[in-house]
Amino acid sequence: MPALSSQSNDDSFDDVWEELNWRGLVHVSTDAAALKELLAGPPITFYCGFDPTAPSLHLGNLVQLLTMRRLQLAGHRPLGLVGGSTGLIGDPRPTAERVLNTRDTVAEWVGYLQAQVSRFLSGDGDNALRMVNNLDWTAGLSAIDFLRDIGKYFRIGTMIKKDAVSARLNSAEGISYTEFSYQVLQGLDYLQLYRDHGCVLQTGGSDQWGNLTSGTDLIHKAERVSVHAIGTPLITNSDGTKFGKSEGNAIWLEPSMTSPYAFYQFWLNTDDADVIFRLRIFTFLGRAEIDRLAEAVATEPFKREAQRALAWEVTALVHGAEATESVIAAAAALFGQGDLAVLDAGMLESALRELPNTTSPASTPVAQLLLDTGLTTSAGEGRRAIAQGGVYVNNTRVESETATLEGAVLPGGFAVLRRGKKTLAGVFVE
RNA sequence: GGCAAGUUACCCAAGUGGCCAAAGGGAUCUGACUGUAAAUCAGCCGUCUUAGACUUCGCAGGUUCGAAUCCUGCACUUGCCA
Repeated sequence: MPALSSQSNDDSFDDVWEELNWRGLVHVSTDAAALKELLAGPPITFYCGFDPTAPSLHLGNLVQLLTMRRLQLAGHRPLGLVGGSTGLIGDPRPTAERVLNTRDTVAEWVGYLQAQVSRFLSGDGDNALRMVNNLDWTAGLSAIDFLRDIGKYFRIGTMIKKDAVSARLNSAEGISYTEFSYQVLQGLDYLQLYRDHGCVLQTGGSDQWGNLTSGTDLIHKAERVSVHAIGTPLITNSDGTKFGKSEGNAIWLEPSMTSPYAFYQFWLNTDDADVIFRLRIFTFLGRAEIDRLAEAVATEPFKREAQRALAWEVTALVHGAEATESVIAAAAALFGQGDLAVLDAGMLESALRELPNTTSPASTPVAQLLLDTGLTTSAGEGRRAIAQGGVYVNNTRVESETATLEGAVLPGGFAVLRRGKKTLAGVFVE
C-alpha cells in the first residue's frame, strides 16, 4: 500500500550513515567509524525484531520500520524478525512484570505483525525483505541444550547491569526469571541470524540497547567476530509527555485500532517544538525540504505548514494516499467553523464514516450518544461534559443535559457530535 | 522453610474504628486565551437519573451500632536469614 517505489534517501548525504545521523536516528551504536565504513560498502544483512505484544505495531515500531527502509534503500538486506518465542516471554520493562499472553494469542499476533512489517519494506530485488521467526530455532531447543550451549556464554554480573533489569531489581516489583532470561533469547536470535544469513547489524530502540549488546557480545564470544548494533532514540515530546499516545492510548498502525482520521489528527496536532524532529524521523522528505519547513515554522507558525506536511506524509505512508485524502476532506468538512447544513450531504456523510459513529433514533439523549460513540466512558462523564459546555451537536453547543437530536438532524439524516474542540463522532439517525 | 515489611482509585501517594468516595501531586478530560500549538489560569476527575443512593482501599471470612483502618486465613511483592 505505501508507495515504496517513490521513496528514496537524500543523495546530498555522503552515505546512509550520515543521513541516519542527520535524521537523529542514531542514539547509541557500536563503533561509529566501523559502522560508517560498513554501511558505505557492499550490501550487508541486518535485522530488527518486533515482539507480538499486541495485535498491531505502533508508532514506536514505525521508527524501526523506517530505519530499516532507509538501510534497504541504501542497498542493504533487511531481515524482519517477528518474535514468536520472545513474544511468549516478554522483554522486561523498567516498571512492571508483563502479563503473559497465551500461545494461541501470540501466534495470531505474529501473523498480523508479519503482514504489517512486510508492507513497509520492499519485497523485490537482490535485497528483498526476508521474514524470520525466532520460534523456528527455539521451539525445538531443549532446556539442557540451551543452558549448556548458550547459557555458558552469559555472565550474571553483566546481565544484572542491564538498565531494564537493574531498574526492576531495585524496584519493589522485582523481576521474574522468565523476563530476566529475555536478553539471552534475543542474543541467541542475533547469533542464529549471523550464522544463517551473515547478519552483522541489528537495529532497535535505545531502550533495547541491553538486548542488542547481548547479541553482539554473544557473537563475539561464540564466533570471535565483531558485529554491530544501532539504537534509535526513544521519541519524546518536548513537554515531557509520552510520544505516541493520544488520550493515554497508543497510536496503532492498524486502522481498526486507530482510525486513519485519528492518526492524521495525531500528527497534525504535533507541537511546534517537535515537528521538525518528527519530519526527519518519520518522513522521506529530504534535507532541503525539511529545512524549508523549519523556516516556515519559525516565521509563520500559525500556518502549520510543517504539521500539515508531516500529517500528510506519515498518514499516506501508513494508510495510503487515498485514505489520507479522504480524512483530510473529512476534517475540512467537520472542523469547520461554519454551518454544517450548507455542506454537501454526500461529502459530510463520507466524512462521518471516517469517525467513530453510531446509528440511533433522533429521540436518543445526547448523553447516551456520547457513550455510544465512545466520546465518553460513562453517563456521568457525559453529563459533566455537557454541564461544562464541552459538547456540541452540529457545531452548536448543547445547553441541556437532557437534550436529544430532535430538530437538529441535518439533511441526509445524520448529525455531527463533538466533544471539546476536536473530538468528533457521527450519528446516523434511523 | 523462618523472620520482617508491604498490597489504597489511571500513576505516585496520605489515611490506623465514625467527620472517607477516601488528603496531596501527576496524567487524562472540559472551559478561557489561541494557530485543531505551547505556556498560563479555572473547573471536573468511582458508578448511577440532581438531592440522594450504591459499589470501591489485594482476596475470603470475622469482630463492631459502624472497618480502608481491628482479628483470622489465603494470594502476591520486597528485604534479611537458612
